[in-house]
Amino acid sequence: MSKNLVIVESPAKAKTIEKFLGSDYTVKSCFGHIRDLAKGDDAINVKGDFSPNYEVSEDKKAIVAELKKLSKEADVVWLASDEDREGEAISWHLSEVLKLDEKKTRRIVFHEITKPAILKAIENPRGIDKNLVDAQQARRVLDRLVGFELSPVLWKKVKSNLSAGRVQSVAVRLIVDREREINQFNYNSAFRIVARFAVGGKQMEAELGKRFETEAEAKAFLENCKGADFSIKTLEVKPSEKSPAPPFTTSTLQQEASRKMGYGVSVTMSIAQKLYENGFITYMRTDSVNLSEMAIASAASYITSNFGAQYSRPMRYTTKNDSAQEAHEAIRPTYFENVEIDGTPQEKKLYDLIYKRAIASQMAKAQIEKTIANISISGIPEQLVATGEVLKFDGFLKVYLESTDDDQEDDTSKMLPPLSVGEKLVLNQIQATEKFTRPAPRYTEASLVKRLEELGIGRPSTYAPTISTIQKRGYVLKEDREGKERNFVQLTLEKDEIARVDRTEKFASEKSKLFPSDIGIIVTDFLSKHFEQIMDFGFTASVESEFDKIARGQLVWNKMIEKFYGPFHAIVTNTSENAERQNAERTIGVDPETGKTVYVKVGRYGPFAQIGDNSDDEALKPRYASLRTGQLTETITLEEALDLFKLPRVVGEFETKPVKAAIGRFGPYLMHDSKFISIPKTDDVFAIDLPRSIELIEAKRISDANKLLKTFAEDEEVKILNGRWGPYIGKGRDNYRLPKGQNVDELTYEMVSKIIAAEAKPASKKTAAKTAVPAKKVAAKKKAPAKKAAVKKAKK
DNA sequence: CAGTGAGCGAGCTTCCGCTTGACTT
Repeated sequence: MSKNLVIVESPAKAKTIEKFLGSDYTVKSCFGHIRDLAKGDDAINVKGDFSPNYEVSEDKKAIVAELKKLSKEADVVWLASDEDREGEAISWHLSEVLKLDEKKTRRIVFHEITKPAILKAIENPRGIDKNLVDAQQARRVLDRLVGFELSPVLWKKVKSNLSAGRVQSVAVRLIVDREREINQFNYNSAFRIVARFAVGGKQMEAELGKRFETEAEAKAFLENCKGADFSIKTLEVKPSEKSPAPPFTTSTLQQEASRKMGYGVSVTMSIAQKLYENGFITYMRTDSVNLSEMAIASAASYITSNFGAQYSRPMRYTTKNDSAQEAHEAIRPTYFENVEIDGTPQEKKLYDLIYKRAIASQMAKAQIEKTIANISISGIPEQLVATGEVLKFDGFLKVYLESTDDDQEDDTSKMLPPLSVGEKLVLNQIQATEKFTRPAPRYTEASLVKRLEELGIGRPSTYAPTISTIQKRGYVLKEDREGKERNFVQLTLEKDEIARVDRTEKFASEKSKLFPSDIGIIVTDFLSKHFEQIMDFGFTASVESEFDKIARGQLVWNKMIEKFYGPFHAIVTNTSENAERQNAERTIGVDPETGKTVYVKVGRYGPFAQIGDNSDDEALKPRYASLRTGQLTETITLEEALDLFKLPRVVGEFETKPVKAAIGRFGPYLMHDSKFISIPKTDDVFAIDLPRSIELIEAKRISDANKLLKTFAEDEEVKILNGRWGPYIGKGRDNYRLPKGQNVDELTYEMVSKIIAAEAKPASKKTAAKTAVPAKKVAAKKKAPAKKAAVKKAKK
């Protein structure tokens, strides 16, 4: 038995470190926090000193037992959790739960998993920093108090099953605020002037420094240009440079993977997790841009030998973010020699991104030469400007270019043809094009993470889960939107003639953007009205500075909590007793057919429109229709609301059965013979006719027939179906997996029933044994495995 | 993949951060 037990947080880390330390060391992982506040409402003594009641989490009991045993046998126990607030607390909980003897316990920290760093850490042990632990306890207790006192107020005043918290409620608010900003945005337009000249057989573009607000002004300008002379007034050559971006943190990785590959933040994180577990990259949950000296040296030698010494620029980046705790390195490849890795296509792509970003961060700046030509117009004071760019030295651009969120107008400056001052230019045309202003863009998952990070809200380990939570609760939806069309005017001066054209363009189309739901808006408005402090974007920053004081020993943690909780709890009580229920009811107009009032409101089953007032008289009962996803009670128009009542619509009759068109949870569909057929986006559910409907019904029959691979005479319910992941067994509404490599033709009914019987039983037994805690959860999990998945999909 | 929405009441829900699995129609 080895004399030393080292405990780290992550098992992949444990494996690596074990290699660095000899056989005298056993390295084990505790898998993060081993205990947490008790589940219920009495985990914190709010009537007294706020002392917390901790419990070892159910899924950590086994690992705690193992660590207990190993620590008893060891001579020295090394607590090597991360060097940040949470890491310090993990060490403290370990020492408490494992009842470690102080004399044989050492606390060590390192910021990078390299041999020198580990050995140095072992030589410099310290004790547990109780002040830092207390700062974590304050953080933990505050979050529990906020979450578990606010949420019940929402259950009472808005709807059950809702949630609120220091992080998620502000995240939703950002989405709601942005949506309102966009809805209230005033689109202004102005005319942009672009001239095109012929210079030595090539075309050169130049733009006027100002825009004209009205068409009349733009036209007047073009009139003045008729017959004018254009000549180069000045030529300016300016050298400039571009620096590489620092290596990835969790947040910047999520942003780039979103922009370049379109991944959602949780997809990015799970791919990164795989890369980390396989030893290809360093830890992926980090807020640090720091690279180890070893990594910097190895990048330099790789760059020098592969690109040349002029491309190498060893660089130490420092984190600007105040809230960063920097327990880890930046995300980088473990070995710069691994230009490519084995793995799934997604893993390869993400690795490539991480690799290039890290190596580029250690490469020289790009040198660019900018040329600016000012062009004078005879008889007019304004000047046109043509700009060109020449890359003199590519530097880091050889491997990597960071992308940006705002895909503004393409000012793709290119090279200019050779020009000289005084040179007269031949005009091809001048165009005045109406351009519209744009509102701030809607958030993507990743740009929301970026904003949260800027506000110091949330941590690398929680960004992705937070984004999932606000979607799971239905506060926020990730959606695409069709763009709308609008007209714009274009005036062209060519051969001294001005032509005017009306053109159309698409705008405001969105892909995978975050939109608030009605319930998200209602909850945000309710919380903002009653809990201004929690909803303030600076709240986290202000409590963080208190936590820092606790960590420095300048403030006692439960005094801080007491000071917060007193006033906070008073507002909770007052709101719970006196506040009105929050709803979004709105009168939007009068139904022209009946003259009755049209309302929108949010009910038990979500937002709906209503024609007419409530009445006891059966004949006068109002009509109801649910709003479609994407429609908000706040913005829906009378016309859109009235459209909702046009469905379901009887399209006609086919094979003696009616064909109906309607909109369901998954979009527009046809219903025929109690079967659902999706209506593709190219068809209009309000206008689709019978021949087209029959076409869709018959296409669906063919695809259903292809889906069915095999049936059994013994049981009509049991079928072999062809799904997204290959063949599977369907029985009624349940689905079962086939063994890998199973030949479908050889399947017999006996084999299939065996699989069904085998899959159903152990699955439920296993989950039942594992989650012995809340009885209800077990019940929910007992369902057949496939059913769970079906529910999951439906909730999306 | 519904054309629901009155009102009552029991019993449930809920936080943020640190880690991976287990699982996937």
